Amino acid sequence: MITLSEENYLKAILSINLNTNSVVSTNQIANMLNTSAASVTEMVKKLQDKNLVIYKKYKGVNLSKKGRKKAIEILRKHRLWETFLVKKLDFSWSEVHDVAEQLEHIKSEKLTDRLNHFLNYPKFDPHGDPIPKKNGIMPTTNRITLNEMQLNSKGIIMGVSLDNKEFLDYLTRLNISIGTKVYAIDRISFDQSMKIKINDTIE
Amino acid sequence: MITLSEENYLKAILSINLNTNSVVSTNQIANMLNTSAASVTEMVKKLQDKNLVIYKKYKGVNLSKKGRKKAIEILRKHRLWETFLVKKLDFSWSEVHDVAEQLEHIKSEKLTDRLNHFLNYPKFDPHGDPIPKKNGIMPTTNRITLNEMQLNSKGIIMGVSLDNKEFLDYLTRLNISIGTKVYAIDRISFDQSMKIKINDTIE
DNA sequence: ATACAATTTTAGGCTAACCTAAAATATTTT
DNA sequence: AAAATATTTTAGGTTAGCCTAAAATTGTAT
Repeated sequence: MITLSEENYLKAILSINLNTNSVVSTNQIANMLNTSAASVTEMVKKLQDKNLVIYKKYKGVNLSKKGRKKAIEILRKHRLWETFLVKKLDFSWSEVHDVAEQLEHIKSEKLTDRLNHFLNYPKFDPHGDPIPKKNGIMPTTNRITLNEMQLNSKGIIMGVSLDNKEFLDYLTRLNISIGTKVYAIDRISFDQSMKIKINDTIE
Repeated sequence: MITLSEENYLKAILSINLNTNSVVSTNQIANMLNTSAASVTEMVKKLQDKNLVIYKKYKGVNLSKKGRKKAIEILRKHRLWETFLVKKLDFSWSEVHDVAEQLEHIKSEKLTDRLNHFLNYPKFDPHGDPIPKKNGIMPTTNRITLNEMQLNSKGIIMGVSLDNKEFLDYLTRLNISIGTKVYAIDRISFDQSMKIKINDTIE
């Protein structure tokens, strides 16, 4: 049996690993979970004993095949539930995170499968993030970040990488959401931020 | 903040209290939760400190107003989720209990309200049990138990009081479900069980 | 009313998951 | 490459929720 706490560690490790593409440090995990590095060391040993991670003292952590499968399963559930909340219960995209954080831990394969069917096998969640398939494979797109856009080129918002209520509310106020068309006007050299036009203001 | 364990205690106390209409003993709680009487004593003290129960040593436990509100809230969520699982995700009535037992602990008033709306404000769950309203009041019907039926009278199954997979599967095999018409033929004196006719076999 | 049985509480212990402070190791700077 | 700094681990402690065994209380039967 895998505990709620263990699931949260696996999720954190996966998330950091996807962002950095490298071995995960105890400090990074501690930061993400708002806990102490000492607690992380302790837990990581326990996960090692359960063959969920590979861990070398002072060197960092990686998910094992089994651990990665488990972590992706949780991510899948999180994103399916977010989709449910937005599509079926009319939550806004900025409200769903905390609730999905709870729902992702419900243990029932049948529930996940039925939910997936009920939602019509969605490929992306309300933030534009890919929903892993049952076999663990993620749908892909050739997305680039706003920063990577060429000046004077057009694009469409496919997702937002920061799942933070304040930021999402800010985007909503700016009328920016999934599907919004953007036109790259300028790159501000001082902080690399972008000046853009959106939607109808694009001719 | 109220923990998962505390929620389960409150639920158990409410459930026993509804069945017996009297003060609840530590042993009864221990039986229902498959734990020891000693653990119950300990927890009940903690609940007392949080003003969720009223407890007299050696005399038993009662829910406080606050505790009862909390317990009914959990029951409400449990029954709403069971309804969701059966009505929207096509679970059978015998499968939903364990999953609903997890879902009932999700903390989000908005979620509960939206779910209730999504399900069209159901009054009864798939087992025929009343779903408490937001204010804690239960819809009522003038239901009687099969045992209370007069011989040679007709009735309709409105609910099943035992939420146990084996028993529900057994009923399903007998073609008995919510809405089934029954006709009381005989009362077996030795164990007070009833002989009945169902549905189309009733002229 | 006393003795026996059943229930409930107390006492003392365990584990999971956290913590802080100190020690060990790794990394960076000079 | 030695010193200074940063990171990670170890050591020792806490709390929630569980346990068993023994003691206290209540209930029952003669």
